[in-house]
Amino acid sequence: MSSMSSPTSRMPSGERRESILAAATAVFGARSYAGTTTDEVAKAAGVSQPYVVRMFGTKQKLFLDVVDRAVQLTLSAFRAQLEGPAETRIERMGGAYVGLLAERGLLQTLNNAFLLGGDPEIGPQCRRLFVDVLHFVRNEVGMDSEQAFAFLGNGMLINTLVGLRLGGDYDRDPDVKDLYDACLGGGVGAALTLAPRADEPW
Amino acid sequence: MSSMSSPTSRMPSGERRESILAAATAVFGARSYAGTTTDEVAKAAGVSQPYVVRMFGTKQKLFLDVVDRAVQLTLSAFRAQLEGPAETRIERMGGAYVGLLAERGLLQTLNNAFLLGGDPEIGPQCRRLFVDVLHFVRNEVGMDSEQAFAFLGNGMLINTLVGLRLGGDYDRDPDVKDLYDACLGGGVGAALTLAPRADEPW
DNA sequence: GTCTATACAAAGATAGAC
DNA sequence: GTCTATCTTTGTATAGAC
Repeated sequence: MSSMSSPTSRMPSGERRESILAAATAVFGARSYAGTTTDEVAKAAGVSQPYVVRMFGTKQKLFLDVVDRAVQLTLSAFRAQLEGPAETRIERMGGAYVGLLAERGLLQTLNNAFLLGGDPEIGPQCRRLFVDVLHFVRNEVGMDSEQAFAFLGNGMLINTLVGLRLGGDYDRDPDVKDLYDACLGGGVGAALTLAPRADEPW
Repeated sequence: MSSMSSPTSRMPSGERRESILAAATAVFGARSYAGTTTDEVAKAAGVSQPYVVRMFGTKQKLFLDVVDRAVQLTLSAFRAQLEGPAETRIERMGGAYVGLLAERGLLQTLNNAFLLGGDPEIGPQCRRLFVDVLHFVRNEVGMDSEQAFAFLGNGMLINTLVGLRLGGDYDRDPDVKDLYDACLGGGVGAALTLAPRADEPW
C-alpha cells in the first residue's frame, strides 16, 4: 500500500472531479463562496490545494461548476417525480427536495449563489440557472403562477431553516415545531435527520 | 472648508456609528459576510479602515451589530402595521417588508446571516433573531401556523429575487413576471424601483 | 474622534518535481 | 495525476500621532 501522504492514490480524472465537486459543495454550503478556501475544499476531498486549483482553473470556476451541478441534481430529483399521479406531484417533488439534503451543502450552496446577483461573472449564470428551474416548474411540471410561487417560497424557507441549523430548536420551541411541520409536512423526520446540526462543520 | 482627506469632519459618535452601520449593511448585503472587507465598508461610510475596526472591535462584531439592527428595523416596520383593520394586516406587513428595500442591503444581509448557522459565534445569535421574528408574527401579530409559514416563505422568496437581481428579467420573461406579480402583489412597482440592479455595486 | 503607517496572517495561484 | 515549495496579494488588526 502506498504511503498516505504524497501522491494520493491515483484516480481517473472523472471520478476525482466528482469527488472534489461533492466536497466543495459541502464547504461552500457551510462557509459561503467568499468564506471558502481552496485549501479547505482540498482537505475535505483528500487532495492537495494546488491540485484543486489546477483541475478547475480558479476558485470562481470551481464555484460555478459546483452551482451548475447543484441545479442539475435538483432538476433530476424533480424530473424523477414527473411520472405518477398528477394530484400528488407537487408533494412528491417536495419530498424529493428534502432528499437533496443527503447531498451535503447543496441547498445552502444554492442559497448562497442566489445572493451573488451583483457579481459580474457569477450573477448572470445564477440568474440563468434560477430561471431554468422556474421554466421547469412552470412549463414541464405545469404549475400555474400561484403554485410555482408557493412551491419556490416553500423551498427557500426550507433552505433558510437548514442554513440556520434551527433543527435543534424543533422540540424546544413550539413555534419552531409548527413552522417545521407546516414547511416540511411528512418530511420533517427526514429533514431533521439529514440536515447538518449547529455544531457540525458541514 | 477643511481638506477632504485627513480627519473627516468630526461627527458625534452615535451618528457616525449609525452611518457606518448603514454603509456596512449595503456592503455585507452585496458581498456576503466573508466577502466584505472592512476597507470597503470604510470607503462606503467615508471614514478610514482602522476607524471602523476601532469603533466595532472586530469585523465579526460589526456584522453582528449590523444583523441585529436589520432585524430590529424589520420588526419596527412590521409593528407599525399592527394598528388598522386586521383583515388586511398581513398584506400591509408585506408592503412594509418591500419598503425595507430602501435600506440598501438589509434583506440580503439577513439572508446571508441565515446561512451562517454553522458558525459558532454568529450562528446562535442568528437563530435567536430569526426565532424573535417567528415569535412576533405568531404571538404579537396572531398569525396561525399556516399563515406564518406562507408569510415567511414569501419573504424568503423576495429576498432571493432581490439577491439574484432578477428585476431586469421582469419584462423580458413572462414566467419571471408572473413570479414577481404573485410574490409582490401591488408592491411589484416599488420592488423593481427600490431593488439594486444587476450592474450596481449595491 | 479620526487618521497614517505598518505588522502579520491567510489564501489564491504558479513552478516544477515525481 | 498529484504533490511540495513558494510567490504575491490582500485584508484584519494594532500603534501611535493629531
